[in-house]
Amino acid sequence: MAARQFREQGYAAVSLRGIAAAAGLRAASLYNHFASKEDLVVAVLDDGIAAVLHAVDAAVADLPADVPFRTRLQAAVTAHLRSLLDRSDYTSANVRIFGQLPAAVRERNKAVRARYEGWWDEFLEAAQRRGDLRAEVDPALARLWLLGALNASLEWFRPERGPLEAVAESYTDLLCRGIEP
Amino acid sequence: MAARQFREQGYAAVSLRGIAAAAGLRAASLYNHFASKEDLVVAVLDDGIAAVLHAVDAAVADLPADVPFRTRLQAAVTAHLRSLLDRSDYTSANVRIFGQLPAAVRERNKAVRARYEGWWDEFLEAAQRRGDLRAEVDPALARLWLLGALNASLEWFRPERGPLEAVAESYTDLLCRGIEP
DNA sequence: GTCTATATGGGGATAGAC
DNA sequence: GTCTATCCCCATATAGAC
Repeated sequence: MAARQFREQGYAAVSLRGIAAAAGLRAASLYNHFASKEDLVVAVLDDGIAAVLHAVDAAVADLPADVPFRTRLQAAVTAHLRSLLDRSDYTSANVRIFGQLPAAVRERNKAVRARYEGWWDEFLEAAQRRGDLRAEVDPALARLWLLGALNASLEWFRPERGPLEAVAESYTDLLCRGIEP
Repeated sequence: MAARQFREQGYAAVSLRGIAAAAGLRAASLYNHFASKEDLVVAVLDDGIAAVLHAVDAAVADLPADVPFRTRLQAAVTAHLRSLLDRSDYTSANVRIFGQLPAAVRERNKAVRARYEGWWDEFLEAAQRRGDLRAEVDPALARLWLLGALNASLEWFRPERGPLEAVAESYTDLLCRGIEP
């Protein structure tokens, strides 16, 4: 519930009183669970990355070993979007508020984020070794390109306009083939 | 100066005292220029979009009429990144804080944002009519894909690591050709 | 158009009863 | 482990002198 408030209002605008109220508590009671507002938000941030990492890794691991790269990529993209747009308030809160946090807080989420970025780097580097990724493409830059575009969907996606799976498919196509004929 | 504070700290965390101090004023004096904090931030948001729209439009308009699509696209991408990463605190503030603003404030920036999105939609639709964009690609989705990826660079780009023009070139290549061989 | 002073409200955090 | 009560600070905004 705290995650949802952070996502919708931003870090500074959320009060411990409001978080406590949503949990049926008083603000002072939160201090039995977290030493400070910073500790609380770090827990939310870390959970958000853990959720998306687990979802993406599981989605790809569940595929047969011999499926084409494109299928594996689309599974990963779909899982990322599902975590961000549908499943996890923690993941969406992370994407929304990270850029606005005090440097000390961002620093504490860095190691967990790096693990997720590392998952994508390994995925793309392995693809490049197998020849599924063009040799001229820098995998780390492709990862920034890809995750940037995916995370931005948080700002415009509306489930009423169509299922996220359709976005995942179109985005995978754009990512693989580009816009040119 | 207010724009820089909004970008770095977020909307709620910025105080009128801080903005006034950076301008060599007292907080009360700001009310001779803006009726409220909301009015002030709306002015910053609108200026940010105006800056990037002007920069991108000028960059493309300055090219000879017969240059290839790819050249025009790279000029637009470069101009967008320059406004976001180098030139305009207003543009970067807009990208950073928009998602966290009260709905009433976002609403007031909507018309100006729509003009910029409209510029890209027309650019991409014209390209599709000329056959420079694949027929199966939805121009509006391509615009979301593209601007999402570009704006995300605000979170990772560091000028010490290399010029933004290099990012613009690589990103244009990824956008046009994708990652697959 | 700037200032000082202040009204009014809310924030994070702590003390100590139960 | 929750509560009430409170400390202390800072926020937006206004009043009125200069």
